[in-house]
Amino acid sequence: MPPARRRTSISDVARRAGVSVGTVSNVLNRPDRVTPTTRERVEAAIGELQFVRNGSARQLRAGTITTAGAVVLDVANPFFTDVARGIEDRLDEAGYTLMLASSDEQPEREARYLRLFEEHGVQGVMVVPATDDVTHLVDLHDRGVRVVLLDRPSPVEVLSSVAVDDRAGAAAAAAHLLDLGHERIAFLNGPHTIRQCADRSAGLRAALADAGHDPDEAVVEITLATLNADGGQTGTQQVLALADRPTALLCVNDLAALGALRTLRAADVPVPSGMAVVGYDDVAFAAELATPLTSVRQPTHRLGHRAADLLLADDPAPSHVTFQPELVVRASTTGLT
Amino acid sequence: MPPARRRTSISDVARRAGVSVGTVSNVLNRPDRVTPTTRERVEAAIGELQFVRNGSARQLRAGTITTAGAVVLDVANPFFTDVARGIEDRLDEAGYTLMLASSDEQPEREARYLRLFEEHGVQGVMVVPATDDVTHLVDLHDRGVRVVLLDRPSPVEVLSSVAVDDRAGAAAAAAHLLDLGHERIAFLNGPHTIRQCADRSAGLRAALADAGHDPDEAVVEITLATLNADGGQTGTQQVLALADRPTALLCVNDLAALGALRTLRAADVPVPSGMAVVGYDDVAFAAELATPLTSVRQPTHRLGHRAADLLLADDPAPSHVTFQPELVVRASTTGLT
DNA sequence: TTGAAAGCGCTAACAG
DNA sequence: CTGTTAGCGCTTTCAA
Repeated sequence: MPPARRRTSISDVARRAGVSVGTVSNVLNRPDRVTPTTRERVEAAIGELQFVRNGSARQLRAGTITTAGAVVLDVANPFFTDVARGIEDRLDEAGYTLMLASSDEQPEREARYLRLFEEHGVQGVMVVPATDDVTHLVDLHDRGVRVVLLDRPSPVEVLSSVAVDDRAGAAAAAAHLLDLGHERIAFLNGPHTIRQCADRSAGLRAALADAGHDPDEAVVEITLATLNADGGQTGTQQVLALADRPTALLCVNDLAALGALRTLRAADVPVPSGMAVVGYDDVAFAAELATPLTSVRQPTHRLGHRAADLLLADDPAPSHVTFQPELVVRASTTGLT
Repeated sequence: MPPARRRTSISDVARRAGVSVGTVSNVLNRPDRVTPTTRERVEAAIGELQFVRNGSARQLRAGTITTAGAVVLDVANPFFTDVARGIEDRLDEAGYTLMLASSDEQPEREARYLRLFEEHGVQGVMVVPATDDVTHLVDLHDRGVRVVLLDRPSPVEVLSSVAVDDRAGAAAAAAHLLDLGHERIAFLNGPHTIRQCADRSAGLRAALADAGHDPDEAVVEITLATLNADGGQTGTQQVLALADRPTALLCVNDLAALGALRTLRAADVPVPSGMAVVGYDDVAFAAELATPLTSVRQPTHRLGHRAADLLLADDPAPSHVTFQPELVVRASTTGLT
C-alpha cells in the first residue's frame, strides 16, 4: 500500500495556464464558452501536467454518476457473464458504465458490494439476490437507488425484476425425463434460500405430482455446497452412493452437470443408460461435451439487456418481466447423437 | 434516468441525534472515542434515517481508496474469470475490493475504464493490454497509480508484470504436434498487436525452425476477428477451405478450440485423424468435451493472486514474474481416450 | 469571456 | 468526550 499521492488538481492547471479554476472547469465541461486562445492554453497545461479529473470531487458536486452496478452469484459461471454482457451492451448505448461484482452466494459479500456501489452514488443496481430476504434491497430502493432483481421474480411489488420462469424450466425437464420412463430423479440443487433453486424444486415436484407420482418418493434432492463443477462432482458422488439409486440427474446449472458427467465417467456409469443427465442454462460448451448435454436454455443476453432497460427507464414505476425457458434435448438423456 | 436524489448526510444524522457532525464522524470511524450513551443515540439516528456514507466525499478527503481495478480482454472467457478470481482472493485478504471490466480487445474501451478507475482514485490497476503500445500505462504509472500488466511481460522496466511464457507454451504445442508427425499447422491466432498472440506465433515458428522446418511453409496463421467460439468457428471454416489443408490446428484459446471442434464435427472431419486440435488455457470444460482437448495449461489463479500481490506490495519497485505453462495432452491430438 | 466564491459531505486537527 | 472548523477538488452561480 503506497502512500497517498498528491494528484495534480484543477487549480494546478489554472495556475500553469494563468487562468482561474472556473475557466479550467469551463474548458472541461463547456468548451464553447471560452475563447479559443485561452482554451488552447488551458488544454496545453492539461497535457503538460497530465491532469486527470478527480471523479470523487466531481461526483460530490453532481450527486450521482452514469454508472450502474451488478452483483451476480458467480462471475466464473458463463450464464452470469452472458447476462452481464447483455447488461453492458444496453448500458453502453446510454453511455453508462457497469461495475460488476460477484457475491459467491454469500449475503455478506452481496451487502458489501451493494454498499460500495451505493456509497459511490451509482444510478442503480442489478442484483441476483443471494438470499430470499430482500428487505435490504427494498431499503436501498427507498433510499433512491434504482434496483432491478436479476434472474428471479420480485417477491415485492415495489422492486422491478427480470426473470425466467424457473418452475416451467424444471417442469419441462421433468416432463422430458418422465417421457423417457424415468421415475426416480436426483436433483442436484442449490439452497432454497436462493429463490431460483426453490422454484425449480417446486416445478420439478409439481410436474411429477401432475403425472401421478409422489414427489417425496420420486425426487431425491441434494443441496450443493457450491454451484459449480466441484459441487456437481461431490453431489454426484452422493447420488451414486444412494441405496436405491435414481436413474436420472437434474443439475442446477451446466457447471454442476459438467462435474456430474466427469464423476459418472470416472465411476464407469454410462450416460444416459446408467444415468440420464439434464443441465440448466445451456451454456456454450453444453453441446460439445463428450455426451452432449440436454439442458434448459435461458435467454441470457436478453435477460441482461432488459434489466438494464428497466434500470435506465424514465418511468420509475416498477415492472416485472418473465421470460420462458426452453428445453434443449441432446444425447445426455436420449443417447442419440 | 431518475432525477438526482438528496441523500441524507452526516449533518442530518447529527441534528437528529442532537450532536455535532464531528461526533457522528467519530462514531463512524473511531467508536471508542465516544461515550457509549451518545454513541447509541447516534447509531439510533443512523438507523432511523437509513444513513449511508457518501463515498465520494469520504474519498475526496482521503485521496484514495482500498479498491483496485482490473481490465481483462473478455469477461466471458473462463481463463480471465479464473484470473480475476485469483486477484479477488488476494485482494480480499487485504480488505480491498475489485472493480472488474472487460475491454473486448478494444483499446478505446480499455482507456475508458482505466480513466474511470483513475478518476475514482483506485490504488492500482491490473490490465491485460489490448494493444502493444503501453505508453498510456506508463503515464498512468507516472501519475502515481500502481500498474500491473496481466498475462504479458512488461516491455518496459518500470511497469510490473505477471505473465506466462507464451513462446514456451506455443513451442510445447508445436513439439508435441511434430512428434505426432504433423508438418503443417494452422494457427488460429489473435492480432499481433496483442503481445501474447505475437509471442505464441513466434514460439510456434521458432519450434518448427528448430526442428528443421521452414516456418513460412509449415505454418498457416489465421487472424481471428473475435477470440471466442464464434471466431474459432469462422477461422476453422477458412482452414477447411484451404487448398493444401494443414493436418493440425492450434487455437489461441479453448473457446476458439470449442468453435473449431464444433465446425470440424459439422464438416465430418474426424479429430484427430482428419485434423488434430490443440487449445490454449486448459479451462474446466476442456477435459470433458466430445473429444477431450489437448491444451496448454496456464496457472490462472496464481497469475491473478500474484498480480494482486504486486499491486499491494509495500515496495513500489517493479517486479516481473513469469510462470511456465504446461501442455496437457488429450485425445484431440492423440486419439487415445 | 473570465474571475471570485460558495458549497457538495466528509474527516481530522484543534479547542473547549 | 464533544464541538467547531478548515479544506479535499470540483462545478456553478453571480459579478465584473
